[in-house]
This record gives sequence, structure tokens and C-alpha cells, in this order.
Amino acid sequence: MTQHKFRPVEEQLEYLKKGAAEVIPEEELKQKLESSVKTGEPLRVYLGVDPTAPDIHLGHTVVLRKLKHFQDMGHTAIFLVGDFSAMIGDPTGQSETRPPLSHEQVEVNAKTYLAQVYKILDSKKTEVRYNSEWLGKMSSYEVVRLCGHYRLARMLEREDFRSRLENSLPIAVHELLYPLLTAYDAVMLKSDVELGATEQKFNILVHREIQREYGLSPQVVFTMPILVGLDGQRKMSKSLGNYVGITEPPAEMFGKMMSIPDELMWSYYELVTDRTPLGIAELKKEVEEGKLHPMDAKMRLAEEVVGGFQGAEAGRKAAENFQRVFRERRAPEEAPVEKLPVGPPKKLTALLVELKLVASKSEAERLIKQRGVEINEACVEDARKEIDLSKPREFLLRAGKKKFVRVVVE
RNA sequence: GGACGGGUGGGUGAGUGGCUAAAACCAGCAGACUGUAAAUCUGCCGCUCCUUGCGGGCUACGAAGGUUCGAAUCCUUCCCCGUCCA
Repeated sequence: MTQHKFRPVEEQLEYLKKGAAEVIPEEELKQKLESSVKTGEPLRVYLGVDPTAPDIHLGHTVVLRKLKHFQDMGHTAIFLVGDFSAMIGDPTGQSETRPPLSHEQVEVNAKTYLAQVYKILDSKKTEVRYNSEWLGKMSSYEVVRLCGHYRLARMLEREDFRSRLENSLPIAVHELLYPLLTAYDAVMLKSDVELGATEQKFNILVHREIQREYGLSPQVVFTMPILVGLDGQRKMSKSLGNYVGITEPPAEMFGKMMSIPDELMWSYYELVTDRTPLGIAELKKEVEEGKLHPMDAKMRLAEEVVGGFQGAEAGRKAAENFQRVFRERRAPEEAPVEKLPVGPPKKLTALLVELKLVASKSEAERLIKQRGVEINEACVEDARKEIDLSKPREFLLRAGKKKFVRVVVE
């Protein structure tokens, strides 16, 4: 560990700054890198993530990938699980107070998180910490003392609080505590650099100031752009439903990637692939000059991303499947199989609900009337259709654009 | 503690006693068009039953009660939120 051969500072900077939104202050990062090269001490770089959902999605990977870049450069990557702060709830970007998560939920989420994180980070080189380690043990006195280091006016500077105030929306007091408590993470970790999405800028800046209050050398704020979600409008988030989970089935991931607006793919190329800025620029030029079809460029992107998480083979298969189902309008090679016992005939609407292809019978009826249901690639016209289950057979059921199920009666 | 204003479907937000399963917009879904999309156009968009009909039943406008033939709309109590005052 002591014999780190660090790359020259300029080279490191170039590699690290790739795709970054902001580095505050940039000069300080340079200094820190210089002294690290000199002393042979790696920088302590951390990323704090609240396990608010059991799955991480592509949006999270942007900043994780950056942490990995620091790891690549020989620095200490610290992945901080905000198991305590998740229970407070980050007010960032929230137009309302979010309901706190229970301890159990957080624990379950945290577990599944790590496994996914290691798809990007090198597990052997990653320092994993949980902020309940110290936040869970603080006395009220210590909390009060911590709060004494910051001013309300400064807290209210932030956009989400201010706009809520202006619009007469509630702000719960504990929400004010969030940036302060997470600042204590930075204090305990004695971090040199903290990574985050641009929306975390305010929080990370507070962390920096609090570190100074505690007599530490303040960390560098390193932010990454926010990945726009599949709708091409809002940020990728689970609650908006415009996300790509990294553990989703390859075909699903692929389909989702393809549903982004064309223009968005460049930002994706930059933030969620390992392509160099130069390589991306070249690709873009090809498309603009008409040498490469935008759809093919997008398919490459999708294949690369799927491949990165699920293996190259899965990526290729997903691409083939997409080609087959959507471009050639044929049934997928592999559809999920559902087995049904032989029995009396069943209404198609009931069957669709049973197979969880739709949420209710009313919805099933609507879907059929809208010509969105197919059996063995033939559109079903009759909403009252009954399915014969009297003897063993097999058929392919399609509900809507994407949902296929191979039903096996036995 | 007081005064005032407010809580409507996934979201924004209209609606002040029947014509309201609730305008409009957004999101979502389906179909058409395409190059997968996006954009655009058309339709759908609480649940359920069947004889699938401008059909029947049930549930829904913060909660619980009440008035009424009839309530998202009126009354009472409670909960929650905001603003101002203390």
C-alpha cells in the first residue's frame, strides 16, 4: 500500500476531470494531488449514498464511475452508505418532505446496494463505511454543537428550501439537519474529495465548511452532471419511473435505453460509458454526416451499457432480440414462460390480470378494445374472449408493446 | 395561544347541493405514423358484473359523524398544512 506509483498530476487531472460538472476549487484538487504524489499518500475520496431504494439505476452509476476513476488513479475510494441519513431523508430537490424510511428498509436496501456497486468499483480496494457508525452514537449535545456551526440564513439560501418557503409549502425542521449531519460524515472520514451529483453541490459545500469548523483541511467538491431520465426531461429517478435499473433483465434494459430521445444519447455516451470524449465526438460526427444511422448509434450505446453490467454476451443477445421484436415485429426468442393447469375455460381479461400483464380487468378490457392484445401474433378483437384450457397447449400472449408471455397449459 | 386561508383522482388544479367517476393540463397506456424513440394525430385513462349497453353495482374529493329525496359542495368534531399576530 505504501508503494503507490502515482501518475503525474497533469495526467491524473485530465483523467479525473472527464465529464465532471464542477470541481470546487480546482486549484485545491491540483494541490492535493501534488502533495499526494510527493508523500505517496493516496487521497481519500468519498461518495455518500442513501439507500432509499433497493436498486441502483444508471443515474447513480455516473458518480460511481467517477469514484472508480479515482480508484483507477490509486486513490482511496470510500463508499459511504448513508444508512442513518436515509432515515432523515435528503431534502435536495424535494418539493415536499419525504416520509422517513424505517430502519429495516434501510438495512435491506443497503445490502442489495453494495452488491450492485461492486459491478463498477473494485471490491477489494473499496473502503465501505456506514454513517450510522458515528451518527447513531452522537449525543444530543454533540448534535447541538454541530448545529451551532451553521446559520439559518445560509441554510435557506438553497433553492429547494427557498422555493418551498415562497410557495408556502412545509419544511420540516429535521430537513435542515440533513446537510449538517452528513457534514459530520466528512469530518469523520477526513476526506480530501467528496463526489456527488450537481444537485448535491449545496450539501457538499456545507460539508466543506463544517470540516473547516472542525479544524480539518476542507475537502474538494467534485460534482458530476445529472443523468436525464428516459423521458428526456427530468432527472433519472425511480419515483418518476424514468430509470434503467442495473440489475434489470438485459432485454428490459436494452428496450429502455432505446426509448430515450436521440439527442439524449450523447449525454449517455459521455456519462455511462467508458468512451473517451474524442471517441464520442467522432461518433456524433458520423451520425451528423449521415454515415451512421442514429438508431444504430443508439443500439450500440444500449448494447455497451447492457454489456457492461450483464456481460458482453447478454448485451449482444439483447440487441438481437430488440432487432427481432421491434424492428421486425416478431415474437421474442425467449419470452417468460407461465404454466397453467388444465381446467375450465377462462376469460382472457381474467387471464391477463392473473399473469400480471395488466393491473385490473377493466384495464385488460380496455387494452383489448384498443387492439393491444395478441395471441400467437394475431390481434384479439373480442373483449369477452374465453381461453380454452381443456387440454395441454401452448401459446404466445402479447399485451401492449413490450409484454410477452409464453403460456403453457399442462 | 389567537385570527385568517387551505387539504379534490399519479401530479398541477377547476368545481360551492342534483346535469360530477368529478373540467383543463401533465404524466401513463393503446393505436396510427416512423428508424427503436422523440414529435405529431386518434382514443383510453377508479374498481367490478354481465345480456358489452350513451348498461347495472360498488368505491372516491383529509378523517369521523350529521342535515337532505340527493353532498366534493351545507353543519359539527377531529387531524394536517400555510400566512399573519403573540
